[in-house]
Amino acid sequence: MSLRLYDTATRSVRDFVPMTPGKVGIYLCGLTVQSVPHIGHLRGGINYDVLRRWLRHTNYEVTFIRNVTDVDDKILEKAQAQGRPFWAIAHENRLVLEANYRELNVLAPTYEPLATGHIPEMHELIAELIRRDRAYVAAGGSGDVYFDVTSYPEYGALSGQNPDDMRPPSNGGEPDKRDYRDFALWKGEKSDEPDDATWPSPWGQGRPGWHIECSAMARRYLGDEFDIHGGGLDLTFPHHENEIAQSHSAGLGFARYWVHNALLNLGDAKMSKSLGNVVDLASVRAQGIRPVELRYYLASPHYRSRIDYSDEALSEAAVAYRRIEGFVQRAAEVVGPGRPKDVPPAFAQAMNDDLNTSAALAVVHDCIREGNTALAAGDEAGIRGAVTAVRAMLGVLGLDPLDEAWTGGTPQSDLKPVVDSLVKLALEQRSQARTRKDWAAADSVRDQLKNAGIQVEDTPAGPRWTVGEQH
RNA sequence: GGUGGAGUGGCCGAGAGGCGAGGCAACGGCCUGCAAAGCCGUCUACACGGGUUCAAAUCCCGUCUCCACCUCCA
Repeated sequence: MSLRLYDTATRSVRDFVPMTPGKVGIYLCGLTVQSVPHIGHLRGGINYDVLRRWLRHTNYEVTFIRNVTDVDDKILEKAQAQGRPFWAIAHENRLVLEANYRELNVLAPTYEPLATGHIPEMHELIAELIRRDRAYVAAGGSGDVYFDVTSYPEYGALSGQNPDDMRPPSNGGEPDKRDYRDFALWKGEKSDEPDDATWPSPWGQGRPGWHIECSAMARRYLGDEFDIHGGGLDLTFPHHENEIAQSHSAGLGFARYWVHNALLNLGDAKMSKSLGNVVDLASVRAQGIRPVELRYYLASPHYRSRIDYSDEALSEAAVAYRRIEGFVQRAAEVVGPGRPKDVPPAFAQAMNDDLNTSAALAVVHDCIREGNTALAAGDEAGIRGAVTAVRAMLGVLGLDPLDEAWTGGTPQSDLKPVVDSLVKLALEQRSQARTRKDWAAADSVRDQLKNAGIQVEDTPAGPRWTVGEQH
């Protein structure tokens, strides 16, 4: 069985068939970098990272394009409010976004285009739409260029809406539009917006409308037609609907599959910058949750299921992850890290079924139970088999505890040999005390180590220690 | 008003006509000097009301509650 994906455009799970055998092109709507990302944004990034890793595991060559929209109304508003250049604000937020992704072991995209770097590509597309009479320059002299929605009979197909049922804007809409459903491809320069946020164009000085940058950049890097377009559920309409309208109207095949991830709610509403109900990576860390644990929390539910965020659920996920991590570490201490390669068929089946990560994790847990049994029995072949399979599965999910994304470069790793020899000294005392059944002395050693943040546990292979994790 | 989706055991969370996903918590047992970790077992749930069926959490009808989108949103 090969991959099946839910396609929003057809509202059904479809067999995934790439345009070119063995290759996949994915365009993911990244963020508008108007502020620091919250964990809802990061969830989306992780969902598509899992898709990408699974495709890679199943031997696809993946071209993964994730854009950044670095000019829009909100960014310009902030620039005005803070008296700073819009590009400084956009860049600052983009750096935080990328640092967050790196901390969460989200693979870097094949390329990450910026909207402001693709103005000529947008102009080309807009000109084509005007030439085909699918777009018009506003009559009022504003310099705005709009897409003519009435020229595209399929409008609403992606989101399943009838344009006639759409609610007209309460403020009457833009006066320059022929129809309130028309959307801007290019926005003429406005006196109350920063001068450095405009570019020359055949229709006058101005800046891009939202939507056009994705059509232009997807075409630039993936071609006129490509495999998968992804993004958050809330982008379905109008953003993706408009992308389809403008790309198809320009004669492009555009995306063949539309994948949308569900949102993350906090309280009774989706986490959102405009509502202010936001949890970000920094505040998660402040709760004592490590990035890998957050990734587990965000990756375990199905990508099309809404997550109702709670601190309790998050810390519970962290505990579950520590069980996984504990097994991998204990097993690796006995038989070495193994060479992860193949995943169990049940795992592959779950992943192929529209990326059912919950069912896939059940396979991981089953495998860990077997591995723990092997560990207790000292069955090295069994341990090796289990740890290899578990690491292969976790690798697909970006959650392998031994991945250097989680282990590499921490100061702790330099100190570890030093601490190790000190702890060994103490454990030697304890084991002598145990030999002469002086339990008080033995427990005193263990308690003192515990106070220093070191957990000691006895295993069939002798005592092992770990630096006490949170909680 | 239109459109899409959701309600699962103490909690999280898959499944989608029959064969008890999985995790966390709790309880009992095994192991252990004690612990920790682990293993085994117990807790048999599907918003509500009807219906179809030999069989419904799953299909149909109705009701309630919630979320998202139709305005910037991952």
